Amino acid sequence: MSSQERKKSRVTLLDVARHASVSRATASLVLRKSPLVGSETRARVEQAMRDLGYVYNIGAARLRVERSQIIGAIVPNLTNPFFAELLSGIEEAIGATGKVVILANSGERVERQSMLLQRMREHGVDGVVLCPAAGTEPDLSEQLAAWGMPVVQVLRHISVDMDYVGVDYAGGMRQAVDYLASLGHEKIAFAVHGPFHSAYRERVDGFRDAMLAKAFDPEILIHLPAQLGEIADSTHLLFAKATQPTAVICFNHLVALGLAAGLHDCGLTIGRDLSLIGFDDVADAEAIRPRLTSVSTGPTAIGEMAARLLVERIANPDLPPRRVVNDTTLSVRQSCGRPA
Amino acid sequence: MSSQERKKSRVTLLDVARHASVSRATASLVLRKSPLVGSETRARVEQAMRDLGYVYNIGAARLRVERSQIIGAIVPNLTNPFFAELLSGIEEAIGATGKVVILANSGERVERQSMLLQRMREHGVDGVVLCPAAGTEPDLSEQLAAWGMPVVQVLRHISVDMDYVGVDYAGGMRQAVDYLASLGHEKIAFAVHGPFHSAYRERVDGFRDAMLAKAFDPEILIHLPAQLGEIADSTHLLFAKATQPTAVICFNHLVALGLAAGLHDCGLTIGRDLSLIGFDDVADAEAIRPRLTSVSTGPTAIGEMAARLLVERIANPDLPPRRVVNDTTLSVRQSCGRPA
DNA sequence: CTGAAAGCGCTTACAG
DNA sequence: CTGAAAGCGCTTACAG
Repeated sequence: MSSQERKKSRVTLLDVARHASVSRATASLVLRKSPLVGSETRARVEQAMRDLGYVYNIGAARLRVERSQIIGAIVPNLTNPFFAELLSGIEEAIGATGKVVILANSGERVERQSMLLQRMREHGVDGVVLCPAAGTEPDLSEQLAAWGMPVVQVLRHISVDMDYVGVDYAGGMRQAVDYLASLGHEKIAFAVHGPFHSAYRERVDGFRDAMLAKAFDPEILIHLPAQLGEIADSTHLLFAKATQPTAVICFNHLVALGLAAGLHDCGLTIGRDLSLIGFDDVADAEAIRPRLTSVSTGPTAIGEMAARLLVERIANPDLPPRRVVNDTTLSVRQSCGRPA
Repeated sequence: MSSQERKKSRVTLLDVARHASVSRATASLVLRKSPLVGSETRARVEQAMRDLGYVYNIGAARLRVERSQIIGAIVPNLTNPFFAELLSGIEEAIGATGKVVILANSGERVERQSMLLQRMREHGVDGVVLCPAAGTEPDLSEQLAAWGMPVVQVLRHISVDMDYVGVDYAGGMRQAVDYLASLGHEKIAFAVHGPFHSAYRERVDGFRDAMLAKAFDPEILIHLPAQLGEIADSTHLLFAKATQPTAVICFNHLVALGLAAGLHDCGLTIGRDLSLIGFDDVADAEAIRPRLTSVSTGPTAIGEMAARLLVERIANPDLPPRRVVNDTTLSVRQSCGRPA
């Protein structure tokens, strides 16, 4: 059947109403499960819908109602498994409310992110879950408010005027440092990478605070390449500082993966020659050997929570801004030992 | 500003037209970059749009035009990094055409998949890229055709009546088997897992054919758990058959990860005690040690290609069904040696 | 509980 | 090049 014929043959609510010998208004009420309609009438209308193969046209409804039942999700990097889990939580929770999510990848580029927000606005999304690209200016928040666009920031934040769902990165750093300290480590490095944003800052500050609280040197920061493929080959950077660390905390899952590989390449045994703690604890952390002791941040739950907050925000735009900061948990496995 | 005020204040094309002292039709033409409008008029209209803060309402346009500029993407498992890369290719290519993608996760459940397709239909998607859940009946294709819904199947196929973009799994198996044979292996196992679908069948058949072509025993199939976390602990299954394999081909990236970990746990050295070949070659394959020799399938490129085909299909619904089957490439790294 | 009517914001012939 | 008019498929008061 050609698209021409398809267009012609679309069955509308009016067709359904006629077939069931009711008015269009009544058919509309049945559609939206209003209690105003008698059960016998309702049954007749529902039968008519089936007979005619009626398809609800959300787009048309929305023109009237100003609700698209679409929400947007913008992440900085789709292929990072951490964001994939986040997204899966968002999709799950939004899907459960009958809504649908438009996905976009900002690629950590601010201009692309603006373009995507604009496009989503033209599509009339009811709101967006945004993990802001590094370098996003705080005044994006004002623009979004001027648009009347409900937004929840996730994992990274640029403004206190918008809802935020994130992680207690400082608490996670404390867990990692305290655990290593309990094993006798004092020279602990923090291996970071990637662009600068709030979560980066909070991890670094959290690391320093936790180290200072123990009266350890808080400045053993190692900067690694952003690309996973290049991290392993940069492992020597761990030992390029004046102080030789006996333990390393990893900025995230990618750093942990890369360093685990790189240490293997150097002939060093993790947990014996050097202790390693991961951060984020993505599902495939289970498959690294030795099993990686790691600070879990629960990306799926974060995504679900962000979606839930967005739905509330849409329903009630005048709520004051909220902050939900999840605790981390330390999963002790096998990658840490006493200092060599 | 309350949502009430927002609704009131929406500026429409008619407002723009008045502000620029032209008719609504002219403003519409400017919007869609028609050459019918003089450049001076165009400039005036564009200025009016800026002055008033006009936002194009795609939803309203679509009611007239029967094109939503939305396409759907349904994958069976969002958190599998293989599908994340696929999705990233789809999003990239669709985004480049100015369209937007609605994402959904079938969780490998056929009823959920039906529900998602129905929901997408109600949202008026112009078409969908579908990686069918295991167990999808071939007659889904007829239903979709009756709906007039353009679809391209990706990675897995259920019907020859719909476009398909996939991988030459049989060719990939041949590359793996031939390479192992060249090293002297004859007892080669194929470690599989997960639900049954076309890609599963093609891999298994491809393995058997490749083994038979070498006159090797084609029946060393090892069935592993679906969950990554359980694979490592099932590594002993590799040695539970009458014939002890000297090399193992992995069904996919998850199996490779799991077995690499499990072999480590058994104290076996990959490449010396047992050779291992991965399949799919997702980005973080780089971080496994020893570096994994792997058959690459290029999920991002597959996603881009599928998106491109869908766009063509939407533009030209009467095209005959097409099949695009990408070649694999063998990336030789360090996980294979001569038989012990 | 039901019907008739207006309107959401756009596009598309049709005249000029 | 421009204007007036109809219509896409729905929802929502407003009367009955």
